[in-house]
Amino acid sequence: MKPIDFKIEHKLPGKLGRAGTITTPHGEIQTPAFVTVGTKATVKALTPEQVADLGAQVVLANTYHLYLEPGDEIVRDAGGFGKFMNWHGPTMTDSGGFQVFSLGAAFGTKVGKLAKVGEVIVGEDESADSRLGRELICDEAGKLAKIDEDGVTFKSYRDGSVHRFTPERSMEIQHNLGADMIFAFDECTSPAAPLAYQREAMERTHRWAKRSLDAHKANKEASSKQGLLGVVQGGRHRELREESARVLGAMDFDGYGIGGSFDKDDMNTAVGWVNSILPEDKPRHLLGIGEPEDLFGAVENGCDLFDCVAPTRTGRNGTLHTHDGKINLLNARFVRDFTPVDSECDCYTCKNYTRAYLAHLFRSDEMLAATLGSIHNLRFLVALVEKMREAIIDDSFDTFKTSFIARYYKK
RNA sequence: GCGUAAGUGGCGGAGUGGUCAAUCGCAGCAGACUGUAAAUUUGCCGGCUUCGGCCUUCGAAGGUUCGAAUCCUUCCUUACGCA
Repeated sequence: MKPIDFKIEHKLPGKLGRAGTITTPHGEIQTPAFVTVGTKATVKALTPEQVADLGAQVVLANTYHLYLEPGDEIVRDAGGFGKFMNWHGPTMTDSGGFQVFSLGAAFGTKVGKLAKVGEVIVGEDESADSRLGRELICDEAGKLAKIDEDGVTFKSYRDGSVHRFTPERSMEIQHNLGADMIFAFDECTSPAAPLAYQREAMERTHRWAKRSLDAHKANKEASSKQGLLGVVQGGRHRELREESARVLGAMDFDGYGIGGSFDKDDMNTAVGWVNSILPEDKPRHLLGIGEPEDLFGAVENGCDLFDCVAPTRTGRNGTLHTHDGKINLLNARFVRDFTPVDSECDCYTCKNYTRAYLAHLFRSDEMLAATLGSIHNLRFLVALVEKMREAIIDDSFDTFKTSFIARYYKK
């Protein structure tokens, strides 16, 4: 019996998109679905009840963060991170692969995982080989991660202590964390890295994927109740993306993650390349994407799950989604605006509070601002993806997409 | 009335002869945020600007000096102390 079952219920005619159901040991996920990020076994500013009430079906936590605090063995002894945090639905953990990027190549820079077309590409002038063995402490940029063939050495962002992740270690930790779906340990590359480095990193990620899979299967108990998703890489390059999908698609994963960096304007295309190759009968999770237009493109191109820190992060910082685009509640124009954030939104925040009240909470740094902002943004995206699912089922996806995009992004 | 201390940009508060349109914090204005080093962070924040600068400022008025927010004089105001 596989830990994860996926059934497709309806397909988007002539496209890769589909609506389906993932069955996990902790319940079903109607897909496509937006996954809520709860990095440290908490969706920041929200109780699990609030998360459930806004319609979220899954919570994704992070291996690296929970390993550092409180420690994965404590989480294991607590009964897994879902039980630990009092979330009873399906759960996922990321592998720590993103931290290879955020604490490594992207450390101290403004480089994100998405690059705009035409953006100047700054070279990674060194291959990983030449970096092998270099003292971590000597990194001139003060980065907190160092990659070698076997794994990654991290410095804790909390206290600077040194820690080491390998694919096997990531599996061991994720087994302790106990999520229903876990990810293979991968390297998320910078969009600024050149082709040669993207290839090198991708091939290493494939080797790590195999090692992750072997380590997972070797633990019979864990692999009977936790599904493992392999992570496709390849950066912005078609030949790499397709190769990665072929190589990983041939391995016996329970599902797939699509990770790494993209051209902002070509992401949907790139996702299409990958999903045309990946096995159709397994769920696909697009890692770290949460802009409305990106979600439409990804759903249309065959992705089933998405997670993103943006709704909770920007929600805490005052930027909220509306059907007419994002608004920043810290702007002076909302100080006396006694209307809801979005009159068409059915979330707790919109049903009970005004923009002026939220503006007041944000300006005065009240904790409730983060809570109400997060509830709204999460509900907005969860509901948006729910509507995409409904639109796939009743064959109105294109109409829905066109009207939503036209209104949201009109200037 | 006498004595002492102090008066700096919206507020608090540095500066105590040139490198000062004046550190810094707050408030204000705008921006960013896409597998969370994030309840974070960036820029602006006297006026004008062709962004090179230019102009007007540090309670008020005089003065010393090549040069003053910084020194001197008087005045005004505030706080504390003594009457």
